[in-house]
Amino acid sequence: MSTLPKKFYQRDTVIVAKELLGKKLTRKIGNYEMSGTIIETEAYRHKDDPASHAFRNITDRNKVMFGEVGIAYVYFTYGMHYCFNVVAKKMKTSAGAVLIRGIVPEKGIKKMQENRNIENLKNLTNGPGKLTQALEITKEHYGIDLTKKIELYIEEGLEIKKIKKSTRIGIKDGKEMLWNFQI
DNA sequence: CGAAGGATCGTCT
DNA sequence: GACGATCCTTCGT
Repeated sequence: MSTLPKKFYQRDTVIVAKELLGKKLTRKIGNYEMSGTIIETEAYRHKDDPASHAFRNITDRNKVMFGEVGIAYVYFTYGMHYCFNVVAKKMKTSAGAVLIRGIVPEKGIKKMQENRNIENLKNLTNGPGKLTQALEITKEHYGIDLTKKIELYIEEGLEIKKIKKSTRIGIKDGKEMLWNFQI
C-alpha cells in the first residue's frame, strides 16, 4: 500500500479533514508496527478560524502550520497530553492543519494497551490525547514528513460514504463552523 | 449513568 | 501569570 501523496494535502483544510476519514495511520518502532483507521478529524484553518492556533500569528510552536503540507504538527496541551495534526492547506501562503482525534486500533493492539495501561479497546484510541499516548507520538515527531514510510505515516484506506458533521470540541470561538468529522 | 473537578506544564501575553 | 484543539477519577443520582 502507498502513502498519501503531497497533492492530497495541498487542498482546502476542510476537504482534507473529511477525506482523511477511513485512511490508515501507521506508527513503526523498529520492527514493531501499530496501526489503525482514522474515524474522527477536525479542521483548523487560518485567519478565518478563531479556534485555530494559526489564527493570530506565526510562533515557534505553530510555524509548521504555515509551511509544507503533509507534515506532522504535534503540540503539548493541558500539561499532560500531546495532540497530533497533519498540515493541510490549499495555498502556500496560508496556514492550516487537521487534528486526528480518533482511530480504530488494528495492528499492535497489545503494545497500545501497555502504553495506555488499559484493556478496553473502546477507550484505547478514541481521543486526541489517547491516540498519541497509545502510538507513542511526542514532540519528537514535530515536523516529520507523513508521506514517507518511516516511523509515522498515512496510507490509502477505505472509501467512506457517510460522514457525520459536528462542532469542534473544546474550543471557545468558531463554534458555528461544523468542522468536526466522524464516520 | 452524568457532572464536576483535579492533574500539570509549555506557550503566549 | 493565566490558560488550554484533554483525560480520568470521583461523587451523586
